[in-house]
Amino acid sequence: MRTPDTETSKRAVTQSDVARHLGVSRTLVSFAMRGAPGVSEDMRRQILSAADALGYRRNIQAADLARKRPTAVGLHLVDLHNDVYADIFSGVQEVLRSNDSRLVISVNATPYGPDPRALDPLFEAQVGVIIAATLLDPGERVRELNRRVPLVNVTRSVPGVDSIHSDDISGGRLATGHLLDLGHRNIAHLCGPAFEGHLERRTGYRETMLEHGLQPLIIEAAGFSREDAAAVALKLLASPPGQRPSAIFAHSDELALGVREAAASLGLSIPGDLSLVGYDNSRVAGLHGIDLTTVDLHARELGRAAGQAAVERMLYPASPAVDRILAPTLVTRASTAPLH
Amino acid sequence: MRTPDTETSKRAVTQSDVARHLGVSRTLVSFAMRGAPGVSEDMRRQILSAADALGYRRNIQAADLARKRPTAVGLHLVDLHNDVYADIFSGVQEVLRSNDSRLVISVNATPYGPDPRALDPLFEAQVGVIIAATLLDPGERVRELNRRVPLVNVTRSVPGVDSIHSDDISGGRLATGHLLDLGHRNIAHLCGPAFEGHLERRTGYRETMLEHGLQPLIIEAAGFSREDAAAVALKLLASPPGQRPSAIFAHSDELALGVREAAASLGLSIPGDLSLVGYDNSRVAGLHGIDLTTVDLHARELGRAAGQAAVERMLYPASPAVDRILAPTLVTRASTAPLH
DNA sequence: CTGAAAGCGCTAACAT
DNA sequence: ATGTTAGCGCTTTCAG
Repeated sequence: MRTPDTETSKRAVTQSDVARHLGVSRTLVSFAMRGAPGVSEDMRRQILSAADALGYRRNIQAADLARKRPTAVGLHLVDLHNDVYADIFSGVQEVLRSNDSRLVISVNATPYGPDPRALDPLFEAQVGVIIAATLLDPGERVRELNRRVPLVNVTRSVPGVDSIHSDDISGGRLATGHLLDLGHRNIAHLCGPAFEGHLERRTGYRETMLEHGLQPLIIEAAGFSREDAAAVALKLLASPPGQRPSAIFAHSDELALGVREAAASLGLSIPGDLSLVGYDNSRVAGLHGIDLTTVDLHARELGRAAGQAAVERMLYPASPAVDRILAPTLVTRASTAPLH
Repeated sequence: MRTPDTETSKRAVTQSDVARHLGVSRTLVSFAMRGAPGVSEDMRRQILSAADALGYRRNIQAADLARKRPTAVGLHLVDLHNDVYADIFSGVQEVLRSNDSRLVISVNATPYGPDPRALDPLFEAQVGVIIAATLLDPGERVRELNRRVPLVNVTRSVPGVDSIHSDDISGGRLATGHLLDLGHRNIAHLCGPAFEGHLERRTGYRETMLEHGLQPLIIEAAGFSREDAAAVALKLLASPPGQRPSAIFAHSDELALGVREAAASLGLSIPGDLSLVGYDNSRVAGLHGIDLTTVDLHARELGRAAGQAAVERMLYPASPAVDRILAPTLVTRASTAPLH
């Protein structure tokens, strides 16, 4: 009896076990496992089936270590509860699967603040590139991180760093223009706290308002949650009809949802008393009963482009940073209506 | 000049680099890095700050390999677009962070079908335990997987395997009972395809109906998506008032949302023409304009319990499988109303 | 408190 | 086509 039964043992089956079982060298097994040339077809088949029979699982930790160069792609997500990020994830996964790269995921513990340790798990996992959606840190800090491990910034543009994002200025213009077209003049923009590199939507809004000789009104919520938005919207909408805005453009669908709740609790109807535009085109926006007019930033496509950029960055570490901009689209639904 | 500038070099800074820089042994650095006893406070401080200055990052792949026993926890999620899973994730992360275990995440490529390779990335990452939410495979297959790496099943009970789940039978009873209390008699249950271990909700429904001398009507959609539900609901609701159900209990909020869309496109109002109960208490259910009566399975708490169970399983591999059941709660909202 | 030495499972030259 | 050998970065006895 040459090979003791390892089935019940706690130790994992290794390539050596497979090699010993077949009476060949470890190397040969290693070559066979990853389809490298230099193994006869016959041998490869034997090895593969023996490995399977023994319950062998490749230890990628060891493989990566031995390979000496990083091979995995890191993905950082700020928040799993927002399906924009789920869409980005899907896009990334789609691309990486066809490139069979390994994906290591890290999610912010406390969403929506710049978390200095957010990328640490990814650094420790020795990823070769990090797709970040979204970093709220200042650009200088992002460039510093990028020096450690190349970054692909999603949803944001940072000069000198690969960036995949939607044209938020034009998105802001789209939303504001739509409300202007409907006859609204008293239009407010509700957004979250200001972070460098995340101000384009309000810029698009402000510019469009000024071009029409109108006074922009920008309201910042304390955070990016529905509740944060509801809190400030409640104050904003408490004024009598003539004084309060007849339309609000919110920085995200999530914030728009908060505005909806506030409006409802004040007895204001949408779009009767208030027209509302969101941003993201998340799934909930399209729901009957919600019907939120919004700007689609094509999150899944963003994810695909990011995956692509990550793969290319791994291949050509020294190539110049790309800045890919996708055009957003206005999705008109029932939350906006002509004034009066 | 003893230490060449490694800042610009591509190679990562290792413990040896730190040791050499300080003129101490690698071992000492290793001890200091993970706060092991046997290093003077002074030395530790020196080492830590030197490491920081050099830009040292611990390589967990190497650490895990050397440690010889698995240390990471794997988390498998079927779908990121359903915030029940986002909640489960949050709960798991919360517990594991305070245990500072590493979390490796894997998400199904094609949600909502038993994917035979779904856990492979986790196996390859050499995790010590896998939290699975949710596996649709037959129980026998789950037990087989459990033999490789201990599993913690979330949202489902598999005898012989750690299981953390909601009491779905009582959840089904809660939902059905609520509709009966409102005077409904013609109540249908709309669910997804039948998978072993995922039939409790319909069981609760069926039993309750039979106990009241009523005929259960179970409708299976082709999948678990909103669209799948809408398709079958459209047929179900096309009949004239007397013939069609006056209430539907859906297997999930996602499916309930599909029913809503179908009802809307048929011009039926909820709850005027149809009372609707979902399951999950996802965030969207509570939205003004949706107001879906639903059964809360306390997903985040499920996640916490799963994280806890995972930690314990790592510590005591041989302890008997736990089966933890959480009691679901009915959340009454505006999608259900008395008959007539 | 510190250091030397062995080895985790795998890859990748470099033989043969 | 197959085998030999030397590490990858880290942890962990075991001696000083």
